[in-house]
Amino acid sequence: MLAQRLWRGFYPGGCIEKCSRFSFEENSLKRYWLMKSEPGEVSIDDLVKQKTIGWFGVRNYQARNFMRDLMQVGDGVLFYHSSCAEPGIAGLAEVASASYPDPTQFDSKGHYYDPKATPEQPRWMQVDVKAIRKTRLVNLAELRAEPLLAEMLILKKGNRLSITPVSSAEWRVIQKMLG
DNA sequence: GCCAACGTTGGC
DNA sequence: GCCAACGTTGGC
Repeated sequence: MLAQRLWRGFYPGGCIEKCSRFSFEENSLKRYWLMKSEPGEVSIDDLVKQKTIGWFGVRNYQARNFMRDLMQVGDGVLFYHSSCAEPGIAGLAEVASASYPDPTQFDSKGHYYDPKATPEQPRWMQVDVKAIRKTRLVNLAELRAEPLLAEMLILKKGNRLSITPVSSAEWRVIQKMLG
């Protein structure tokens, strides 16, 4: 129920068909995600070097809820470079922990400080993300050119969500594109 | 830097 | 609960 509510909220006027991939029957299956990062802050090279990083800095409730409620250790992650010269999928990673409070919300000097958050009542959560490998860069033009990816949320007009679910079919298509 | 699209805030 | 104003995102 929770998963369906989240998913429906994601599509304005969304329908049950769009929800079905997150139905309870599939609750224990591996899921797939696209996670945006500005390479000026954390790039795929940084992730590969550090091996595992906490996905700090998410300040959007829907993206937080995906991490808090739906992500499971072992889920596949498309690491996406955003707000940069060459936006696109830059690597593969996987979810490596359950969610836990994002420490940057408590840092009053930091960019991600949230004065309304306390350690007793944290607002923002993160998961650990573990590098699998850097890939060639698959840019938006290439993604848009693939008809099988037409429904990808990252390609929808106006999409700004920094974490979006990826269907297993979309995941397979992209694996093939990556070679 | 532009600007469309979206999320959040806060007065009412 | 409405909705205008505002801030942010992110490709171009």
